[in-house]
Amino acid sequence: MTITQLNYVLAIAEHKNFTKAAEKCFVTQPTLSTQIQKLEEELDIIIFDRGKKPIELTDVGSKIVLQAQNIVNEANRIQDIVDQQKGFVGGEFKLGIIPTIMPTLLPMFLKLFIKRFPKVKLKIEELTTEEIITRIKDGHLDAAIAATPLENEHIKERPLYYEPFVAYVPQNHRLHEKNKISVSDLEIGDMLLLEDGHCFRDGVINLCKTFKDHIDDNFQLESGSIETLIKLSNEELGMTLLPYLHTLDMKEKLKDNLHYFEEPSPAREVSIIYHKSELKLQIIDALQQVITGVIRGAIAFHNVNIISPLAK
Amino acid sequence: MTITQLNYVLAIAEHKNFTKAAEKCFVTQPTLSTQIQKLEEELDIIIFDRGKKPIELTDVGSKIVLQAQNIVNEANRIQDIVDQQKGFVGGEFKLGIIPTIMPTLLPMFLKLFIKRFPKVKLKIEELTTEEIITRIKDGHLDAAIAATPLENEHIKERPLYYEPFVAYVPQNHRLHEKNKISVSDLEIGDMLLLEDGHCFRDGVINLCKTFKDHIDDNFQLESGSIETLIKLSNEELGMTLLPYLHTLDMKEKLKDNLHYFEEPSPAREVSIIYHKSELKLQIIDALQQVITGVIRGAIAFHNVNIISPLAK
DNA sequence: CATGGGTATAAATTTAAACTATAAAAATAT
DNA sequence: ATATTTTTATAGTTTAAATTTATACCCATG
Repeated sequence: MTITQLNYVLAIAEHKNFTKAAEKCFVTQPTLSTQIQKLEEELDIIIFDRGKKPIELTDVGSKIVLQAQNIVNEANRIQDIVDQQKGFVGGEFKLGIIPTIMPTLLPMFLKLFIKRFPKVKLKIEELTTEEIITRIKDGHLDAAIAATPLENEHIKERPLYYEPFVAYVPQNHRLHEKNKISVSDLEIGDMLLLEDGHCFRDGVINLCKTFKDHIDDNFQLESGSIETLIKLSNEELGMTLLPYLHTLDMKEKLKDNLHYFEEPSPAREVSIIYHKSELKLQIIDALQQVITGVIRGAIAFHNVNIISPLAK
Repeated sequence: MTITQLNYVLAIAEHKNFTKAAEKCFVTQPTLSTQIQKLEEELDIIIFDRGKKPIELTDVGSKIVLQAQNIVNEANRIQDIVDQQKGFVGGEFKLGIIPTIMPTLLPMFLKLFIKRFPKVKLKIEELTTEEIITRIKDGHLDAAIAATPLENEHIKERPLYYEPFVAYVPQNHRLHEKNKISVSDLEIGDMLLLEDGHCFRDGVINLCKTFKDHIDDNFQLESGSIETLIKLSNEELGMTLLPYLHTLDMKEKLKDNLHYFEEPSPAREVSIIYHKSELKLQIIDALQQVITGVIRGAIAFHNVNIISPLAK
């Protein structure tokens, strides 16, 4: 049994196809066929059921795959140890970011990060929280930036900052004239909320429903984009809550509709999250360091009330 | 990097000597030399400082060794998974047993175990608790039977039985005429205790001192053997406590000196302990099953008060 | 029953691991 | 100091393993 063979097993388990897996491994398909056969023979078990299309894992096969992932993860940490020893922060790093954080946060830190850690090849992808969780678990993402806590046993979290929510209250809304508003002013009935599932924690108010529910299914919003939210709000479909960083570069005219909360302001916890195996921790450290650095200047709020994303 | 290379690293780290490590790995010494060189070159670090005699690990080397152990452990679990799948319980299994449990427990279960699981090649060694902990941690023992709880983060415990202590009170001792005695009758001053570090838990009585302290260093006892303890007790050096199983095959004459405790009787927890990585769990299951089976007939006590070994 | 989308096998090639023999270096003994 | 022993490194060879190319085979589907 070799680490290479285990990598082949993982690739085939993932793609359910020897040919595609072979490509991903940069070898030819017969190599996989023979190596898997050798491993199966050595262990005297069958890992893949080639009878089914697409290929399926046998019962033992599934257990082997899980364990193979552990072994490969542990093996990859050898390189981490070496990198750490050399003070080397580099290599490919796949980072996921949720849509409502991406456009505001990325421009703030990306340039500085590249300058400070030029050897890291960042591959950034916009993904939903759910996709992020899947991909961190299966090792396709090295880390991600998302609203937390997720309370997922496979995933570790390190808070980066607390981003207050700012109420966006359009003309003619019952709260428009009020200067500072408080959480108790909110009413579920006239709130437009982001699709990506935030809810107030600890049952202060349970706003876990998406705004879809409030408009009788006349239409559906897929994007969960803040821009759309503002526009819908302007159409007098209700008020909404905007993450603070999104309010910084709004048009002056729209800014008139912003109402800050009385402190403690509701806020979301934004964290860098990563697999509990802690691979590439140096790069995670580097990202955390750069992001907390740039954010310190941008978010001055202190007294906030954290809102947690919907766990699932 | 191959699993084989990592095994070589571990062997050299253990023996601090290429030649000896090569023997243990069943290869020649040049194989180790070249493979280690290859690995060091691949990682571009030095693992072993060959300058020192005996060979020493470099700083990174030590970290690599720790991680190599993890990888190798995880890799070994593949075979466990396969064995479990096949319902196969076999292979070499190294079991440690502490001296005060060995002579009474081993004869009770060994024959039955060999009959029930003939494919397991048991290698049993009598070791102190301290040696056991070291060897479970470094993987030289698969499991051990010892008094628990140990509260060691690397080691898991599964209680097998609770073995009551029986007071052995020689002629002329102040308690000799008393029929049933209670814990409160005990006095630290006239107690002979086993060397292997038992102490009453939760400060009911703190008997953590060995009997050495009570006889003014006129002599030292190395063996910690029960036989010796009884003989010393007969020499009127004090009473002592014997594990229940040891009292079963005593000479009738000596049995007259036994005094059972009022319930709840003090007792020691005897567990099968193993590394938290849970390698060879099927065999551990098998041992547990056989031992609890034979013990059920032998120990009828229920109401006991557990005494815990000295946590170093 | 031909075609496409796969996996398996055969044979040759390349690469890597292991061995034998021996050199080189360091420690120990004479 | 010099020989002897112990230990690691290197060279050259052999053996074994991984990979490749080419092709056979399988089976679902048009």
